[in-house]
Amino acid sequence: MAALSPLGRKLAAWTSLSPGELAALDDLHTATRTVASNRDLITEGYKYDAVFVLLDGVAIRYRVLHDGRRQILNVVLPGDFVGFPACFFETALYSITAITAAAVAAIPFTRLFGSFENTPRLAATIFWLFSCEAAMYAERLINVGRRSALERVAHFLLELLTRLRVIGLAEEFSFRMPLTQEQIGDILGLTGVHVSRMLRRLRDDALIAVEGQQIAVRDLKALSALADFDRTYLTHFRMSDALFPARPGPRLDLD
Amino acid sequence: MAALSPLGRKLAAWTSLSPGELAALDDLHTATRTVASNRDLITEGYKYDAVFVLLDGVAIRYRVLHDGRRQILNVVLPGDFVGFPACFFETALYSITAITAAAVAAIPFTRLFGSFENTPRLAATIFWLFSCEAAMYAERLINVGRRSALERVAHFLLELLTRLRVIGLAEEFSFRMPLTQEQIGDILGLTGVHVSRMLRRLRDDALIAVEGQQIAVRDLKALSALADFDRTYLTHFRMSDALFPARPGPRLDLD
DNA sequence: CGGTACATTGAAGGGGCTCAATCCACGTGG
DNA sequence: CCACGTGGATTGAGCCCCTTCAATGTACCG
Repeated sequence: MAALSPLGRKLAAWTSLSPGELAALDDLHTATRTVASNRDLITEGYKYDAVFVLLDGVAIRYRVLHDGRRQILNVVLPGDFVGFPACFFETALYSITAITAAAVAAIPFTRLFGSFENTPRLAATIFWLFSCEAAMYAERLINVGRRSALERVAHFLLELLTRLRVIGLAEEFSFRMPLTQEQIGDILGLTGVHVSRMLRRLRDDALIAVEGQQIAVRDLKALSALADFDRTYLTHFRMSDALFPARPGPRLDLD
Repeated sequence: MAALSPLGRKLAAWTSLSPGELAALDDLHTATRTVASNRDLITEGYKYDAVFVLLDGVAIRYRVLHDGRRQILNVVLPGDFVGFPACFFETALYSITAITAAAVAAIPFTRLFGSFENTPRLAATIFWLFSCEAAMYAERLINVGRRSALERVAHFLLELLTRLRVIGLAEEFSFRMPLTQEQIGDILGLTGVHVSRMLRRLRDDALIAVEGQQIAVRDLKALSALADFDRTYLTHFRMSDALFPARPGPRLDLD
């Protein structure tokens, strides 16, 4: 068995797929492609007949308004899908740009849907993966809509730490921040200037430590409390086993 | 052929499914259930083995933070899925509450994934429908993260008008607002008080007219320009025909 | 050495919030 | 019929969080 891909590691952490099933998922890839930093993986307005899985690097999905304001919708990490939901429409709804050198693997739609006939558990898994993407949007919406700037930054740091740890790209309490402060601002609906101030405050309060791009969480408990972080990313993203029709599932109960 | 369900109307507007395929999708429903106003359709923390389709009424998906702040993630209209992404996790991530009397139809996971074996076009369609849900989150995130209060309210009114028209529940320029101003605030990351002020301003500027719950758009062009609305909901949600492997699709091109 | 990109910090202004009073529509029971 | 309560909408006054504008510092790189 080869070493697990980032996607495989993610699935191993949050699902009960067998090693064979994990391998089947990695088999969906056809060609892989490398992309330089600052190049588009998906370009708004174009048409696609595949989704992609990010194997390596970091990308951002974003939209710019007519006057230049930018909202970053999501940070794409290794193991995440590139092109959901953008690729499913007549023309892609958003651009996705690599912010480091990156590598992606293509999964053509034909192959994706074809695989469902043989392996329904795979279909369920892909649905769940897409649910995760949608749930991350929802979490971000809560963050931006109803939290203060300090809470947003704290929450974002914890989200990134958690996601990077799952795919083996972070230590227990520290990670390398792949984004500039202005990009963090565009994620959180803030200005880069204010992100700087909030990071400063988190440092002054000894909740985090910053050394260059390296960020270390110094007081996980206090930071989680500040960000109201407990309920979301840590335990609740596990895939429901009700998605697997193979097992004798509980009956549907209506009223 | 029976009259189309709200879901059927939505699909007819944005996809190229045949009448037979539309009927097959409606066939996925098993039991239907009616729910009184202010009752949960999905309760956070519980486990489910089905998704639901809203047949009638209006519901909201939301999360409350520990101190009572609430963010409404989405407004669920007839034809929308209830339970994506909440139901795909070990325990539901969000609550979904009916804000009017409502009716839902259940689609058990077993039935959903089972249908993929026979009809791959159905699988593609469901993927696309979920993409729409995710895209609406993304649009809302842009709205909340990077637009002023006035722009947010304008955008939301146009979004609602568009969505209601697709399912035949709005006139060309007017509709009945199913939400209170405080609920609108919880969607847009504002206070109800401020929503009132912004509606007042839109009225003073003759962009909209309000009579009780009835809202009429008086100057579509100006309102769309204010909200930067053109590119999103109107044309771009069409399903890509690349999702249909039946047709001889274009080849995947990787450099 | 100069140029670029990013981070940091200060001062001032404004957009949205908080608190509060008032109004209105509606339902309920005396 | 009116008194009363309730939920929602409206409007005002004051404040604070975040933005804007700007200057400075710093690392990196041609």
